[in-house]
Amino acid sequence: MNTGKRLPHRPVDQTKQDAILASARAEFFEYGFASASIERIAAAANVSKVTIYTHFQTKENLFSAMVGSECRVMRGSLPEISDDEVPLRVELMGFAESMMKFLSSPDIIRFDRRMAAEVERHPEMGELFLNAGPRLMHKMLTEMIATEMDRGRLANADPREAAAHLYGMVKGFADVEWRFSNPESAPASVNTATLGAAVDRFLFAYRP
Amino acid sequence: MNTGKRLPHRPVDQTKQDAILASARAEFFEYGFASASIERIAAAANVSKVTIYTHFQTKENLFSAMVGSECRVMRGSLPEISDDEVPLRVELMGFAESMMKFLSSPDIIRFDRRMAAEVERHPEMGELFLNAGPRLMHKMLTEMIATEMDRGRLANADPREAAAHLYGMVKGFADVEWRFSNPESAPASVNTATLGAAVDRFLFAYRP
DNA sequence: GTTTAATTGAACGTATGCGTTCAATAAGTA
DNA sequence: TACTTATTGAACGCATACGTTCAATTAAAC
Repeated sequence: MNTGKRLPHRPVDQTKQDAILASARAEFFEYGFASASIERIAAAANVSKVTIYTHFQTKENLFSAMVGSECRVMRGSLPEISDDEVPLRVELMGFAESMMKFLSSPDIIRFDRRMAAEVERHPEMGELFLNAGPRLMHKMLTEMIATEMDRGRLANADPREAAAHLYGMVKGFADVEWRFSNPESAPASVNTATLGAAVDRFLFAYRP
Repeated sequence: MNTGKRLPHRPVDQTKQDAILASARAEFFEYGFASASIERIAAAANVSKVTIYTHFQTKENLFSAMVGSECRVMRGSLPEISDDEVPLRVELMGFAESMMKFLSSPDIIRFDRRMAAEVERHPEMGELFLNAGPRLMHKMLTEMIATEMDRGRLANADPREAAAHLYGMVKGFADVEWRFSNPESAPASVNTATLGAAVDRFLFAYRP
């Protein structure tokens, strides 16, 4: 498509678009939706306020464009699950470690904090986030566990439930601490021994 | 104390104080700290703005007074752990059920959402909340599990870790769904069968 | 060079809301 | 009754910021 005639025009400056979204991200994360200032965003992006409005029309639009873009990034950086032929414990430890690393990254913690607050006023954003993050992770983990159950390396059970159990045991109270602890102090790093304990207990509980 | 001379004066109207805190709660939960309006709070509490300022001086003070009061309420309504002489499964199911009921209550969900967002600007509030809620629950659960380990009804292990495992397995992904789902739709009720599965799996993993 | 659309800077009207001041009134104690 | 403090209503100065309008400028396509 798009082979039709193209009238002469000045094309959109894509770098400006990106700068706007980046500034919007910083501003919304820093102040939340209601107190974020379009004028500050424009200034930070070295862009005129009018430019923002011609592209996004409203503050809401800008916000959801930013969230959409962030969700896309998040989808791309979810922890991978290696389906190599490795010992099950190694496989699970790999997942547990990258999951905790992912969940404890300052970016994700901030995003989580903000989205939780904005959901009250923008419920559809919550759905976006759920689908791009937690639900996707749950699905991936479920598939991996179902495979292992089929392979006979885990006891037969509801794989979705088992995924939730593994996820919960690995997280423990860590996510709560991350969310409510002083953002200045780096999130408490995850102890490998603790992860190992959770994974081992899971393997024991679900051994064939 | 306080037996000293009391000069003649008009006493503070305590009902007004309570009304202010209640309105502040509603306003801060609805709009978040930055966008909450002292003038709306005053109007909702049928109180003059000046009265609020004479008592709390600043918006920050009012906010932390409100959070403190909420935390006190939360402490009082944490799920109890019955240390009756009941079968272990019954004991754990009782705790799991009341915990999930507590965590899925709209008030707690809203409080959680708001606090997470405000922590960025008010880190000390996060500590308050952690101590009044999650950490207290972790401690109670740890004590209960330590007792059961001593009694020989659970395998010997790190009770704090075991508490985190139970907590995590019971929660699964439920808390994430609660936090990011549409606040209008009631939080998905917890399935007893799901709770039972988590408790049974825990009992199996930690059987003596 | 002409055309078309992107981008800009500045200003506007409107609204919200903080924190303060002041004079007036209400409600208790002595 | 006299005294002291709580509470009120109204107004003020100041700041922020949304979303809009307009004339002017820029950068590509033709």
